[in-house]
Amino acid sequence: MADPFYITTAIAYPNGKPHIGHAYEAIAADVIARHQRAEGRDVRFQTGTDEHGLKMAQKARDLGITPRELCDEMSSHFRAMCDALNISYDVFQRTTDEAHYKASQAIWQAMEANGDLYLDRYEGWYSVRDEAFYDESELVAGEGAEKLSPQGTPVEWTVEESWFFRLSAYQEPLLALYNSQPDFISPDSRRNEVVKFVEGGLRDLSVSRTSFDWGVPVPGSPGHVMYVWVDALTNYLTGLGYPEKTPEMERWWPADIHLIGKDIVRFHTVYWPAFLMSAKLPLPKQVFGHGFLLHRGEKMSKSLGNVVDPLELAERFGVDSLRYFLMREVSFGNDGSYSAEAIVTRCNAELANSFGNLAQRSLSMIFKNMGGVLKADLPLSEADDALLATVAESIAAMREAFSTLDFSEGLDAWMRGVFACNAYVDEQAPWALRKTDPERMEAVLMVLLRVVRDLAIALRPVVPTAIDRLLDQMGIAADVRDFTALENKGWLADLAAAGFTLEQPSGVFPRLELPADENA
RNA sequence: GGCGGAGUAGCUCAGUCGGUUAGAGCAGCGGAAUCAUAAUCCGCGUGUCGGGGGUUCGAGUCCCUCCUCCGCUACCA
Repeated sequence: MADPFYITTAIAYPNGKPHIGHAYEAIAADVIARHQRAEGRDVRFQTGTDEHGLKMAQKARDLGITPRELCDEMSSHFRAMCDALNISYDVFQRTTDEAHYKASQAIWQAMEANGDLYLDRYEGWYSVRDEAFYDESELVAGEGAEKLSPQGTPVEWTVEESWFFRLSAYQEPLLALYNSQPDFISPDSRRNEVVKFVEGGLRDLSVSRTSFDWGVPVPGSPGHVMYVWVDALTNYLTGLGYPEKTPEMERWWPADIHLIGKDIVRFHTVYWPAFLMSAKLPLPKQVFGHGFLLHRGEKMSKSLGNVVDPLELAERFGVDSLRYFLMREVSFGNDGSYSAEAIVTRCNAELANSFGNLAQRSLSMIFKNMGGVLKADLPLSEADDALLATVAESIAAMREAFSTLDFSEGLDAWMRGVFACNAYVDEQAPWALRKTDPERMEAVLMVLLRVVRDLAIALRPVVPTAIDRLLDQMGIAADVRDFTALENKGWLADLAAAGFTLEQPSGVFPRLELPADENA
């Protein structure tokens, strides 16, 4: 049976509609999932929403509806976004599901059984807005004598009974983990930050709240709900059926990768492994903190008015274009910048002009000059062998880069293959051979058919819809579009023998227009 | 304040253990071709490799220092 591969995104806090950052993470995770499937792995892909906490409860109260009603509505926007962006998730996990309460309470009890939870009092300046306590020294002065959090939100002195997690006991085990598993935190820049943070010493963590009740109840402790991160992180287990010993738990836990934003690296690389160690569960293999997307180099914010609805972008430029752009333009792990011009420029140059046009001109010539009939046994020249080798190398380099999450580099390698094909077309000039050496022309066109098919299969995890439309036209069956199909050199002979003929091709990567109103 | 990262062609960036004339894509200019989505192909870069100093036969690549930007973290009061 195929090797299992479990990937998760962070679960989104749905107190607003999805923005481009959510879309970016979902798309990146989806590309990883599709790539691993193409490589033959048995993939489990989970995403979802994190619906507890005071902010959701307050918002619901303001709207005069129940928290549950608000969550149902808001969560649905995130699911709709995933569906619209062609995100191939297997599980959409909500933290308000009953099964999630059971899982969270189970991990709580496991930590308690391990002696890592104790009841104490928490006193300090609490910001409702930030859902965080601050030290006196962190506060800043507001109007008059008012005290404000470092974020400028109001704080009040709060005394709360709280459960604590003995995080301080996990400093050494965590450092040992980072040391023995260097890839646990990626990229390296994030790893260094976390290592330094943990080396600086860890304080026990307050893991329950009594000031509100919209959360998972702490077992056996009326009035307490779990700190949102205990609850949220556990979602990765819930979707597998924890605490039951389900076949899914057996097969997919521990996760291969938690894909998250760089802002929540600490929760995933300090708290989460500590919770898991305490609960005697295996640790995920990797946490990857991706960067943020900037709009024209500026941070997205409501006050700047540059918050972009990802579905609007997808609608304007196409889902595949958006997916390609994000994976190609941004060096994965770093922050990236996007704009309408950048999307149009990149997609037109590479998808439409270079690859789309290569496919179109190749298929079109086969249709017009060979009646769409395929031939497998034509002799190959040195130039043909060289091209086939170059394309094979470019695809191998792409797969290698994708396996280490270097998507922009991988797509760069893929483009080198595409460039070589266009240069080959011009050198061979099949339109000239048509008059001088028709048989050689046919050989050239069949070489082109081969390389277009291989390049298409390689790109499929990134732009699945367009590639499938292309492969449909080429007669490539739906079940031979993964990377093992690249090893099958007999596919053209089989297809020709089956009597498949090409119809008049139609392009699958149209050129994009830059909208006149420029604010996207 | 501490730790870490970054500063390379107009733009976005590659540059492995220091080694021949510092690279790619995009944009720009010139040419070829006309199968194709006005797409393609070929040719064209005297860049203070942030500033300064140092080590070395030789530094974008190592060391020191300064400037700018960013991330994590701490703190004064």
